[in-house]
Amino acid sequence: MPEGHTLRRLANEITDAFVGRRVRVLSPQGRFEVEARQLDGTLLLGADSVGKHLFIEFAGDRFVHVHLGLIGGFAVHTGHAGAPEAALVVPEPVGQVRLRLIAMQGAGATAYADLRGATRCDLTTSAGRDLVIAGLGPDPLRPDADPARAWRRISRSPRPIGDLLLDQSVLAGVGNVYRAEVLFRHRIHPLRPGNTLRRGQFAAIWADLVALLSEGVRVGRIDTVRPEHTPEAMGRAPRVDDHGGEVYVYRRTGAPCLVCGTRVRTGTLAGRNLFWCGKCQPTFRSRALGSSQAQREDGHG
DNA sequence: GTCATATGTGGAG
DNA sequence: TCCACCTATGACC
Repeated sequence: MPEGHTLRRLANEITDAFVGRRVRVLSPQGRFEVEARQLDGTLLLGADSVGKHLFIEFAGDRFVHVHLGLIGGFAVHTGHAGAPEAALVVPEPVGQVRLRLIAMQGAGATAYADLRGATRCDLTTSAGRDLVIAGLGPDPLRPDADPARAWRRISRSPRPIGDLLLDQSVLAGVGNVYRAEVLFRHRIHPLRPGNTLRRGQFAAIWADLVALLSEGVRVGRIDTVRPEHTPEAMGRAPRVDDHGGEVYVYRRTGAPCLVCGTRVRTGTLAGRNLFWCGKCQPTFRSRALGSSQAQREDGHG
């Protein structure tokens, strides 16, 4: 689940359900127990995201810093519309719940949220939060983001653009799905060196990321296909898998490109899965890519 | 039951 | 460049 849109959505959900409430803070699993005890019963002041980092602010300059990593999830539950809010029943925790927040109203609960599998869940201060943010590049979801900062890095680097887009110190919030998809949409090969991109190409990529991530926040999944390539427009079956969004190349290895029909290719770049269309993104030959990709390409001729 | 996999990151070698 | 870590899930025996 976790690219920048997921964290922004979570920040919004937590803001709506918890801000201004006294909050019970628990660690059913135990790994956040000491910190949870310090926060239990205090006022939750805000929630915000920067890139893939989530910060939940409690009274007294205390922030819970969460990073979901690859497999983490933070499920926010609120009462049904129409039902009296304070009647929300908070169930026993299921699985490894590192952190549970319960929004209190009198003796009853109005919402609860369970954090599982996060790579990071720390108690810090505003100074600690600022330190994390200082290490991040501009986040396309933030109106105050300065894309010129990312362009400075990219335009001076010989590293592949596919690598730079995943580097959170260059640009914050893009993950493996948005990387693959935005490069496809702009017909740029992932191995193309950053310093060979033109300013206008980067400007278009940035604008597209702002739009794509914002749409991701709105709908809660990653949809990147243009109107003419939706299942309805093309008369094809919708995508069915665990992320559910309609995409051009991400995890579509061997399937026909939605634009040109060529088989989608896959490979590895800096240890991450990479997907692209060799015909629509033709800038570079694939021989510099990892062996796994070479094998799979051989298999598909 | 075991194993592989995943939208991520940081550390060791 | 590989590996460990965090957890749940689906494939396969």
